[in-house]
Amino acid sequence: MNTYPPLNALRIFEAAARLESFSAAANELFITHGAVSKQIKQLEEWLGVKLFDRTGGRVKLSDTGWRYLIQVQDGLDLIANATSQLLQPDRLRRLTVNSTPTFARHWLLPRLTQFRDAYPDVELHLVTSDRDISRLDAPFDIAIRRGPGDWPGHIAKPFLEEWEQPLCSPALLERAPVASPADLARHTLLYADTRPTAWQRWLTLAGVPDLKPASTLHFDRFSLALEAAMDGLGVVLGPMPMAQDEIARGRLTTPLPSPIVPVRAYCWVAPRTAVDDPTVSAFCHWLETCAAGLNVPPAT
Amino acid sequence: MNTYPPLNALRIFEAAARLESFSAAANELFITHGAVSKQIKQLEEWLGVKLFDRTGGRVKLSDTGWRYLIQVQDGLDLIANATSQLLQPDRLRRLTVNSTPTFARHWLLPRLTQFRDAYPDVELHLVTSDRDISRLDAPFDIAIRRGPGDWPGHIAKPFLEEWEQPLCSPALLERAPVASPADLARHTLLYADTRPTAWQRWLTLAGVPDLKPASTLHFDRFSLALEAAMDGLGVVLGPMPMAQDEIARGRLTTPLPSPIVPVRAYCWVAPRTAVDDPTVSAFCHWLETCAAGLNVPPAT
DNA sequence: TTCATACTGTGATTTTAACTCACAGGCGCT
DNA sequence: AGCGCCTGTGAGTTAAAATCACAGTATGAA
Repeated sequence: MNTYPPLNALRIFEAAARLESFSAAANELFITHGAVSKQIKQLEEWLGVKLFDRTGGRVKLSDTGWRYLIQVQDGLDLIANATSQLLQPDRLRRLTVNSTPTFARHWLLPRLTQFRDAYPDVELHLVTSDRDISRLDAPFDIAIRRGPGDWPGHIAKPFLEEWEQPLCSPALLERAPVASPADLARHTLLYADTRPTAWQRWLTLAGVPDLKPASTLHFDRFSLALEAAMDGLGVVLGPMPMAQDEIARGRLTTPLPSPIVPVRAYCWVAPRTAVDDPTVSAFCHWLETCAAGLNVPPAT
Repeated sequence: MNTYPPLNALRIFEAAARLESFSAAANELFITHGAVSKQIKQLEEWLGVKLFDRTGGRVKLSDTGWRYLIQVQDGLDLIANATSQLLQPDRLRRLTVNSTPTFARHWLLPRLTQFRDAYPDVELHLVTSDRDISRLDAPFDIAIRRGPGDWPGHIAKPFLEEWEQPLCSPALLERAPVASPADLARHTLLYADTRPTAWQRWLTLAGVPDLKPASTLHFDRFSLALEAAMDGLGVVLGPMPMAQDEIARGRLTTPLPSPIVPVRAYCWVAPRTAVDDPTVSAFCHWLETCAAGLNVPPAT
């Protein structure tokens, strides 16, 4: 048997905390701000903690409030999703996900069994494309792109941080060890047209902006550059944690632990009209949950 | 923004559904049975479905009600746990888990980073032992054993199905291929004292009850038998999905896809007095979630 | 500095939801 | 048939939720 807080107050807390505004929450919930204020106060007294820091008639989520929000939000989402599915039992649960090829190949595919297992009734269609979202021919329920981006009419949220690090096959490293950035001069650097400035940025941060590699190879798609690295063709500036699985499999290794170059986070992007779809929000929630279980970037 | 059902009614529904009794729920919640009856009716009308089948003054959870319960129960548990942790912030979150060695080595350890990441404040102590729970010297918060078992004073729940399949190293298979169960006669079979009848059972089901292996090797601990298989010493009857990770790493392979012999499921076992501890229930919930993400046994 | 705007806080009051109580009906068992 | 146990329900009571109107505070622009 569980102990629940006042559930109505909790519902209102979630909205106020998410929006960090009592009046915005009141608007969303179609009640007065006074009601919001009272419910938050009631919850705080019931719990015995301050959920918000208050300054001059403004509220800001406290540390305690933030931690509590993160947890109860998941619980409330489960309840909302279960309820939505019950209210719309006949809705065809087909999902079209449009992802960049690299992300699809190296992060999404190896994890899709998890989603399928959790939602066996969802018919998933995975489409890959590097095109800008506004120029996609076919409709999609969710797109996965690196952000930030200009996506009018859409809701977007980052869910996976990405950073770049040199990657190569262990066999290549054995033939020509890399102990410092300057050693890359002996190697072939693998470039992708989709990330034209990646190497220059990394070399600059590594302190060797004028480094001349032994040779370069260029690919139109980044996923090809990554495959080339695994085949021992050279050193690629790899996206982490995307390539983490290949490292675990021993197909890639990281010769230089630093510098770690943060790049754009992956975002899910959904049309505004679709965000209330329980299947869409289930997939987005799954993306976030999956990504949250990954290792954080090593400290720089 | 989410749509929530009447949350108070939902709270009462969970209790009534779990207990499949309105009066028992009323007793648990310290309200009258009439209040329970009205709240359930309100919720059913709000949702537009029958959550219970009613016969002669008795209730039985309907299919719809059961499916709804499963989902909202998780949501409510998350809320209750988040609230409990907030109400007991100073509780030392130390957890002692007593696991069988094989399970700890091959399933739990590779996954513990997930638990640590999700609950960085929990100080986990992992103890391994094959002893019966009643004969353990040291106390534990959670024990992991194969069930079913006789564990008075404890709450137990299966969370991971186990099945057995022959496993050996790829190199061994190359030297002496195994195309049918009878080919095992050319191999060393690896036995563990802790599973004395495993091989006989499998061979019987495979249709070769009288098969005589080239030789046998016996180990007092099963984990040693598994290591021996990885070292190419022979064929072990391996626990799946426990050995899945080693297969993925290429250290083991499955020469014969069938028969699949289901054996006892792994259960978490907790003292009755500990089941309300949020850390204990968090760990049990994590075990179940982790196990649910694994592949199901192949069809026989 | 003043003023306007936007925000949260709160007491008194109103509205709504939750609950009680007492009676009713149904089923299973003796 | 009688009894015990269960759920159902209308009328009434109690508690919670919400409104309303006023109050206080911070910020930005003139």
